[in-house]
Amino acid sequence: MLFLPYLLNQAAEESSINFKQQYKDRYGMLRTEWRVLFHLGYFGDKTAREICDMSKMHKTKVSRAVSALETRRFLTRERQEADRRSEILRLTKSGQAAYKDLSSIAESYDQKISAELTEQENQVLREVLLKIAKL
Amino acid sequence: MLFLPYLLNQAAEESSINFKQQYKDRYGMLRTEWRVLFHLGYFGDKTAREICDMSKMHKTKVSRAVSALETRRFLTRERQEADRRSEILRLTKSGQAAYKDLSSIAESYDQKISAELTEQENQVLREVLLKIAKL
DNA sequence: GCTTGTTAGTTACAAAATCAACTAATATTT
DNA sequence: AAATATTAGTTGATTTTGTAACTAACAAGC
Repeated sequence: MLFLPYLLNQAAEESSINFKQQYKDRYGMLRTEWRVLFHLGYFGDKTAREICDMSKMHKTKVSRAVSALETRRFLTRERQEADRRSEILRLTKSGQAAYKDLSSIAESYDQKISAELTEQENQVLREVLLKIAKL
Repeated sequence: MLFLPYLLNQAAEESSINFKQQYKDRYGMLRTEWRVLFHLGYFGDKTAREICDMSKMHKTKVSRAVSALETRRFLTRERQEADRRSEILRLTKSGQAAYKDLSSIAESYDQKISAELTEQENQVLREVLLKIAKL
């Protein structure tokens, strides 16, 4: 009996290990920082809270990643007048450039994996992972 | 475009978050320790090196997890005469008991996830994850 | 309006992971 | 067989994460 969380974890690790080197070497980013950058690049402007909810990352991780990205001028914060506790996070030009650069690399890794699977396997896999992630 | 490593990671995180509480509360174990215990329980006696290769964990993580498990008398080490650098790790009775206890809990979590998927989805998912993990 | 409670986000401190340097045993080269 | 390289595993220093306590803004109850 090989448990699903075990298999998921092994597959997740294996599939991301090479990519890690990319954001680390090219931009000196941590995984948390790449994930925040990705969320903003992919889903558009968001508050830290929203990123927490979507990514399931802890708020302290997000807070630190946001600070790091801000320091490197990859994003800006804009206090909301409606609720002055939260701030909208927005990628700068260079943040967007980094996102595009990295996501195109990610995509090619992704395609390398997808190429090993059948059409049906690809489709089922993505559906099921989404389902599990939302459980 | 939602990348596979991203989806895998979200699903892995979501599926293991509840179980973490179990090995932590019941045995005061870390994730690394549970993983080593699991490997020995499931695959039988192994050296630290073999566990590193199979689990893709870093050797310092494994080394420290093994020490912790040894201290708690969950495993013993046996120097190999053939190659006196490495030692075979073997679960003790209480190590085996902990493995059985935890893996039965893991199994029930697992079944809860599986119940949300169709027969076909379950089968494809496991096959594909194995394929990706070994790529 | 003033407690009381909740939420967004940060910070300090403790726990754990990573990295580099190390020992000891074995393998390889010359 | 002596010198060099490699491998298994450990240890210490640094970095990153997790936990808990905090500030500041808002919301609800009274």
